Order: sequence, then structure tokens, then C-alpha cells
Amino acid sequence: MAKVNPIRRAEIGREKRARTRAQLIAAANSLFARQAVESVTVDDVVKEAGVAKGTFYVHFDSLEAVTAAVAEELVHSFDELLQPGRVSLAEPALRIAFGCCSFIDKALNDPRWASVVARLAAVAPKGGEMARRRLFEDLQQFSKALPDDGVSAELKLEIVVGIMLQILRALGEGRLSSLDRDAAIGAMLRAIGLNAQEAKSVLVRLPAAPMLESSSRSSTK
Amino acid sequence: MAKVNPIRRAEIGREKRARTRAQLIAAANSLFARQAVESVTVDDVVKEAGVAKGTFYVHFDSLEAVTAAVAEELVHSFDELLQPGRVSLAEPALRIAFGCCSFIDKALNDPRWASVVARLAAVAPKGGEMARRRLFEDLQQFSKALPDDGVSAELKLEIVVGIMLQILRALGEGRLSSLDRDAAIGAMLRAIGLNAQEAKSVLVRLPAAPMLESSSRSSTK
DNA sequence: GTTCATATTGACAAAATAGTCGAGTTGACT
DNA sequence: AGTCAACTCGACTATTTTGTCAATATGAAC
Repeated sequence: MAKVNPIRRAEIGREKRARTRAQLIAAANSLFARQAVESVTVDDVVKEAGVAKGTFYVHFDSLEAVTAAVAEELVHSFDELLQPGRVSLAEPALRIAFGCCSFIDKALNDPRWASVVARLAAVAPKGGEMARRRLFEDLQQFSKALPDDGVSAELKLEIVVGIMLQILRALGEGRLSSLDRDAAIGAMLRAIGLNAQEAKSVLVRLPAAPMLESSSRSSTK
Repeated sequence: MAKVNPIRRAEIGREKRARTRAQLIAAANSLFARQAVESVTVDDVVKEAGVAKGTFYVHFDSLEAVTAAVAEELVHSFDELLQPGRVSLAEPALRIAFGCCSFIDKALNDPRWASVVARLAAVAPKGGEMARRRLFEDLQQFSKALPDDGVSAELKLEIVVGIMLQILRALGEGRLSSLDRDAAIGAMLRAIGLNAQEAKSVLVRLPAAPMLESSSRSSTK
């Protein structure tokens, strides 16, 4: 008289499923740390994840899908790390500096992460869209409170993003390993219109960066 | 009684060969403007070039080889455009600004070029090595003549490169099409340690940028 | 119009990659 | 110990891509 609760059944399924899905995402993440996103194949991913080919297609339609999932996970977990500190900062310059600072700290702590983010940023602009938009809004506010320097907020956005991504790339490739975080943020602040003194004042008022978890997989809710 | 000069023969061969090789390079260049470098196949290239598959392998060992050739051609032709103006500039800040200025002008004039350069920069770091080294030397000189701001020349290099590549990417993707060149250079100069006034002074002393040829293939010596 | 060194061609075999599906495994529940 | 819904497996076919090579085309010189 087997009477099994089908709802419970589905639950069990979902758990197992989530585990395997996470394995696949982690595998893709590892591969992106080593090689160009476009050069990764489905076979590479399943081999790295230690699952069968068919399993991949149960979870994702294509490589783009898993790539997007990797990007989303990265954005989401970084965001989670960032938002608590951000909300308490009223001044746009502080928010911008804080965000960049966290970015650099994380990259210094985990060059592998830096590599992956740098590579994905070039390929999956969708993923970082939200972060980009937030930064842009901060920059608009920031610009309004500044004597006009002829640099549009759009250009400032590209400048900040450009500097950050290049630093990520450099750290990911082993260059710049003794990077002075404050120097980098200072340069960035001057680029977007602060003078040396103002930049320094922002830096000293920066709250301690959020603590970072160590390198690898850990945030699977 | 056929007596043919074998030296002349070889000459003819070399000419034809060079033409086809240039076709292949131009085809790869076109493709790189449209899609990720790693996603281009040999078949794509030969189809775009209008030659047979076998011909490709007569000229190049692999896709990497033709990619390197595209990068080299880009670097070489941009360098040719740049060097004449550069040598007359004694001040490092001027040389740096002049280089960046030419870069941006070219990108504004030819977004396709901007796309290709941005893509190749991420993939073929070998190609731009020389340009990178020159910029680094200028930055070292530049830093020496400046009160120490705690920003190493290495970091300055990454900052300048990061800003320039991001602007290229943005222009290549159609963002930022109304870019104010001087604003961008000004921001870059402030990032590497000049104050607003000094940056402006550099900008007004900048010689006219080298004239640019229009978009497409023309420099086949 | 013949010659011939060189370049070009495209059909082909081999390798890599994508995507499918029937068979098999799992594990909480009874 | 048996049940079963959901997951996983991996061999298989289809497609794409690579790299080769014997045959053919080219064209200036004679």
C-alpha cells in the first residue's frame, strides 16, 4: 500500500537538482578562470563538474545559459556583500569609493575571482547591468554636486568601469599583485572630478570594507 | 626553348601570395569587428576572404597565427600614424596625451576599428606589448617629475590602458558616440596625478592630431 | 601558344562538439 | 524490503570544424 507524498517527492528532487546545478555552475566558473569564455565547451564543463553530458542539458539549454547563471551568481553574491555597507552612505562619492574599494579588496584576495569577473564582463553585459545602473545613478548625483568639469556622467561611468576592469584583469593575470588599494581609488576619484585633497578626504572617511569570505564556493543558499 | 628567369618567377609568386595573405588578414579583421575572436573559425575566414580552405593553410598555421597577424598590422599601422608626431614632443605628459588623443580620434572616426582593437587587446597581449612598454616609459618619466602621489607607474599604466580600452569598447558598441575627446583626456591626466589646471595646460598645448585615413583597408604597402 | 614555378582549389578523412534518449540509480517513505 | 518520482548516466547520431593533398589554374617569359 505504498502511499507516498508526491509533494515531498518533488522537494527531494529539487534538492538533488540544486546540488548538481551548483556543481555545473562551479565547474563553468573554474573554467572561465583559466580560458576564454567562448572557448569553453559543454564537454569541458561536464568533465570538470564530474557529471554526464545528459545531465548538463537537464539543467541548461546551452552554454550561454550556464554562462549567464555564473554571471548572475557572481553579481548576486557580490551584491549581497556590498549592499549592507552601501545603504548607510549618504554621499555619492563615498558610495562610489566604497563599491570600488570592495571590488579591489575582493580581487586582491581572490585573483581567480578577478579573472572570471573580468572575462564575463566582456561577454555578459546583461549580468552587470544592474550594478552599472546603480553606479551611473551615483555618478549623476555626484556630478550635480560638483562644478561642471565638462565630463559627462556617461563618460565618467566608462572611466570608472574601465579602471576597475583593467585592475581586475591585471590582478587576475598576476600583474600588480602589490597594488595599493587607496592609490587606485584616489586616482579613480580624481579622474571623475575630485581634486587631490577631496579625494583624500573621501578615502579617510571610508568605512572598513566588508569582510570577504575566502576564495572558493561557499555561498549556496 | 623555354628559358625563364626563375628569380622573376619567384617575384611574381611573392606578389600574388602577398595579395592573398592580405585578403585573409582583412577578412579576419572584418570578422573580429562582428564577433568574439575565439568564435571565428577557419571556414568563416576563408568564406569572408573568398578563397579556398587550403589557401588559408598555405599562409597561416592556425587561427592564432592570422589573429596575431591582424594584431600586428593594426599596431604597425597605428604606430606609423603616431610616431612622427610623438618624436617632437619632449614632455612626457604631452606624449601620453597625444597618444591617447590619437587613439580616441581614430576610434571616433572608425568604430569598427575600435571594436577590433578592443577585442584583440583582450586576446593578443603580445601585439600591444611594444606600445604598452613605450607608454610605461613615458609614465615613469612623467611620475619622476611629479610630487609623489603614492600611485606607482605600474598602476598608472593599468589605469590609462583601462580607460582607453573601455572607451574603445564603448565606441565600438555605439555607446558614447558623442564623446568629448578633451574631457576624456583631461580625466585621464587627472587620474595619473595632474591637477585640473595642469591637465588643461597640457590639452591646449597638444598639437593637432595626425589626420586619419577613413575607415577601411588602405595601408597595404 | 607553350612552358613551368608558384599559387590556388575543393573534395576528403579525421577530430571535436552538440544534442538526444532509453536504461539505470537514488533515497525518503511506507 | 518494496515503491516510485525525479534525477543521472553515457553511448549514440548528427553536425561542425579542422587539417591534408593531388589536381588544377595562373601568367610572365619565351
